[in-house]
Amino acid sequence: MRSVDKAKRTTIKDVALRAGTSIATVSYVLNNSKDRYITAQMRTSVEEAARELGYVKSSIASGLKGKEMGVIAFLTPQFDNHFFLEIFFTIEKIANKKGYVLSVCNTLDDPVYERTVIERMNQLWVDAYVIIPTHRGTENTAYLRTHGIPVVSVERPLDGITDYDFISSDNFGATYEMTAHLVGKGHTRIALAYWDSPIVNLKERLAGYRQALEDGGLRFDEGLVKRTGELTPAEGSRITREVLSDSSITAVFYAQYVLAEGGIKFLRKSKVQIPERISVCVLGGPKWIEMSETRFAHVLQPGASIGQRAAELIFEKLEKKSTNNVQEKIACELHVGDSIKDLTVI
Amino acid sequence: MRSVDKAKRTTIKDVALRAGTSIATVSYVLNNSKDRYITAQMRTSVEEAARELGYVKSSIASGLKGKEMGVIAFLTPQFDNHFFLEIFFTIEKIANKKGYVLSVCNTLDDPVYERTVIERMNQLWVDAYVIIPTHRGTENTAYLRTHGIPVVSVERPLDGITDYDFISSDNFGATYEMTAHLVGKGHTRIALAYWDSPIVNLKERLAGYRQALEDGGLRFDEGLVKRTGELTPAEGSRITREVLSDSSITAVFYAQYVLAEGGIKFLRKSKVQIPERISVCVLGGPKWIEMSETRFAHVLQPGASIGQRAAELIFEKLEKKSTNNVQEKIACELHVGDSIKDLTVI
DNA sequence: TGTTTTTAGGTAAACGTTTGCTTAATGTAG
DNA sequence: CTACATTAAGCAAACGTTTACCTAAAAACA
Repeated sequence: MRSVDKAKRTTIKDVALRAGTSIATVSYVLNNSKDRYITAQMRTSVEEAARELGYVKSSIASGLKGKEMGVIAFLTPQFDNHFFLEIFFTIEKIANKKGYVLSVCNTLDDPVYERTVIERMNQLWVDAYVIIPTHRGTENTAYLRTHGIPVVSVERPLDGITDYDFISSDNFGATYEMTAHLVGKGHTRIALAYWDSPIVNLKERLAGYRQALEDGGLRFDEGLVKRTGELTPAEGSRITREVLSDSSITAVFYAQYVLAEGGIKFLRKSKVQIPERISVCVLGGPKWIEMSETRFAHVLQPGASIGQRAAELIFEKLEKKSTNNVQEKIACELHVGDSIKDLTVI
Repeated sequence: MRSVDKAKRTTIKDVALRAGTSIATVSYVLNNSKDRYITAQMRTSVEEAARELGYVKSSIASGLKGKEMGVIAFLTPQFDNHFFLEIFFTIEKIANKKGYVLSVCNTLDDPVYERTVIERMNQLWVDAYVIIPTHRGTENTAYLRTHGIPVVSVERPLDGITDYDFISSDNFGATYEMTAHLVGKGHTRIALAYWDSPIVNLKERLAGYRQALEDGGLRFDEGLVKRTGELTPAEGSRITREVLSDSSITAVFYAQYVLAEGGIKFLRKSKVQIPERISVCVLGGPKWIEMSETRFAHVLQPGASIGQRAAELIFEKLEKKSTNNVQEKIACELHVGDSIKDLTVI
């Protein structure tokens, strides 16, 4: 009932008063600056005063004076994407050691919302950005880049520009290797469940698939590319139904694990035998793949390595060690499993 | 090569200069304050100047003046916990509509780290906190609470105090109902895979299990409670091995889905038939449960409702509509599945 | 002893906002 | 024509830091 009125925060001024000195001295002590001679006595008396009063430094005041806020924004389009989460975990671990907090924000894969999130973070003078951008990432990060605020883009590039760091998995290699594996097992009619998104480097997944087919002496057939504009399990399910209706198709390769989610659920409900009736493989390795009875063939994306590299790049920029921009690719890992039928035996 | 020097941010002063007015006027215009008469002409000329210069208001400066930062911190001990994520999503959606960003931080379920995260967020003058605390949550949030900063604790209580809002799922009910269901199916020797954590309300899971047994006319047997201090799949696996070694046990109830993760993997590797050899059920409903071939019996936690309620409480406090504190529980949802053998037939 | 150097710490001006207090020009009523 | 609202905008003091610039002892040097 009793309305406790907001206890005022203790400031450097209060500390100075109690330690019987000036705010300048307090500031120097608390930052243990070496630009200033401080007697041991003064030092302890300030430190004591600060402790006794429960002093908490205001980052926003010191940020205003030009100091860093100690915050890195991590913008992800999908919060529950295990691959993106792994990237995040790795960066966070490194950032923490350096005394930064990571503030994670959801962009919902919506360019308009992404813009407002970036605007808000920018108003907060966040020190740096790690971003998995939408296809409008370039314009949405324009302010940041022209103002020299470090931006590292992971897994998805910023279209048409180069004044930023980019570090991603090898999307081409991922589909190439899995497709080549399928071809090696004698599959000739391989469907690709494909998110037809405006994100440029995702098109490399299609290219990898195509190249592997052609290198394997097969003709690329557009009819086998099952496109969807929406990255949802429901679409994965729809595509799978379509694939099953063509009995010449012996394998389906889900180029997004979210599509596989719906697809595999559909296969189970329809009591379709994997891999007897159809072989299945997936790009990505969410928990359910690892938990599944069927050991699904899949391509693991190098989340930890990407995170590691992204963190390095961010801190190079923050610590002004380098001003060069890099664009790097890291290979994926093929896991064969037992969801692919070997059509070459007998 | 050319080192672009950090473009200075445009300030209200620059805008004032260009619009040929004072900073006060600019501030009033940009906040479209009603405490001030502004000619339409002045208004448009200020707005134009701001647009042309690409002005971005500094939240940290206005925060310093006592305005809100527009940021709510969401502290979670486990980033990849789908239940916590669902709570987060719901709160975020509501917060966004009100113009707040949610800044998510990982506490890693480590009280020491939790403390530093809270300290850092506090330095940033974040407006409010939604927290899934560690068992040291009470002391770690002490500063926030004594300073009247809104704190809503979700799913786990702050021990020993009441000056905060608490909203959680019904842990007692969750285990009670599932256990009662097992008892109803004729199971008498039911193992409980149990995270023996210092978090007080998790003990209600044990209590619910016990009560259901006793209400079903069974004796509670401490030997059937398989405790672990670590919440890891590996421990779930170990427990499961132990459970299998006692052939009198007909069912295992994983009171944490993380334990089930290891346990079910172990059962699969050991080719144990579910539910023929052993019945299995789980508290929680991660994606892999929904993706599984076996339709596991599980108890769904009401993430969306909890998030909804938590958001309401936070905004009540932020908008100073209420100063009362509440502690509420929301029921879970039983899903029966087909992983429990009916021992009552024949 | 007088001069320079070192040591110690205070003053005050920023940083970019918000807002109370002014002033000054109109408009309006008596 | 005076008096008083009303309308319109500028001035300057905060908010809590950081830091350049002082001042004044004490120590070192000549």
